[in-house]
Amino acid sequence: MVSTASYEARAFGVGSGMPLRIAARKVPDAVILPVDQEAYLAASETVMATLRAQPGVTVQVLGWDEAFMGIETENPEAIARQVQAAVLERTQLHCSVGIGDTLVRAKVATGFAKPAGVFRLTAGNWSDVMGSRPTRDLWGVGTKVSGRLAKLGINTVAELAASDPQDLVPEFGPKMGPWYAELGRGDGAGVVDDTPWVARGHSRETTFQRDLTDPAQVDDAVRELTARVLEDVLAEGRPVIGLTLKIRYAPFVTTTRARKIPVTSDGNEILAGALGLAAGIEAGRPIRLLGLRAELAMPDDARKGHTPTRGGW
DNA sequence: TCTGGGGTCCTAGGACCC
DNA sequence: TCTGGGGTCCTAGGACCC
Repeated sequence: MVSTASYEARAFGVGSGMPLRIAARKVPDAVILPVDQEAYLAASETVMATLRAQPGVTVQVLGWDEAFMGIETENPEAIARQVQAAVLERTQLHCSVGIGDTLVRAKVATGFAKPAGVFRLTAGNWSDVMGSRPTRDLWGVGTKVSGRLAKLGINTVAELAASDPQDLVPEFGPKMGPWYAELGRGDGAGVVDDTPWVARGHSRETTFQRDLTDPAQVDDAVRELTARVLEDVLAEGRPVIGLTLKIRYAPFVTTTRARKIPVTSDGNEILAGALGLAAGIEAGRPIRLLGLRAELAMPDDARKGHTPTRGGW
């Protein structure tokens, strides 16, 4: 699949998540490169180091190519241009900068800054810029939630912003309901948190080119996944407290099944646990995907559940 | 066209306890 | 024998993000 595409390719309708075959049909002379994680990670580290080197900033990394920078200034655009120049000089990479008075506004602003630009979104222009847009354009609202909001008569960001947070509780629960209303207003945390990231777990998964039917194949696959997960876990050096085997049966749309068991960090016990979970697989049903996740013990002081930013780093 | 891989957090419901 | 009410913990599944 296409992980990402250049702006030139996007002009032809190519984008993330598209099967390669389709992309190649749309742009027959496109240059298609394999994923090179090591190169991206190295570039990412240089970029993040460049951000951290800026005077007076707090940096919160969101992914390989994205970070919040916290700073108080009278002229954020000047800082933005300065950062872009510094990143370009050190890495030959262009970046876009969204400026905001909350994390959500800054994040959403980045979309308007692309490519390689700067855009400011604050309480002052939020409703002008975002109000008439579909809720799907918000960071944290996907197709499912925008559909459920539509059922409640909420289609635009302005309508979401005007909604009573309590009215959303029956549909989305005590936490997510009020949070969506806040999201509609662009409100929320305004402070960048540079607390070092603590991983909650590590996982590996494989989609098989040919569905697995033979128990011996499943056994092999589980052993291989376990070894790969263990690599990350050992590098982490923290205790494993749970193990989940994800099973996706062949017609792709059928449900994913997961089973969790408590386990200790001993490699043999983890393998035994994974194999035990695999023993629960329905006999004879072709398997399309297997995934194994090890949940790690959290240090007592680790924060949990206070940020709307899922998929942290 | 129909699907990659690695993550996080929330919710509902059941089990169990007092 | 059946029932109140409150709390915690755990699991399975859902949704979203990069």
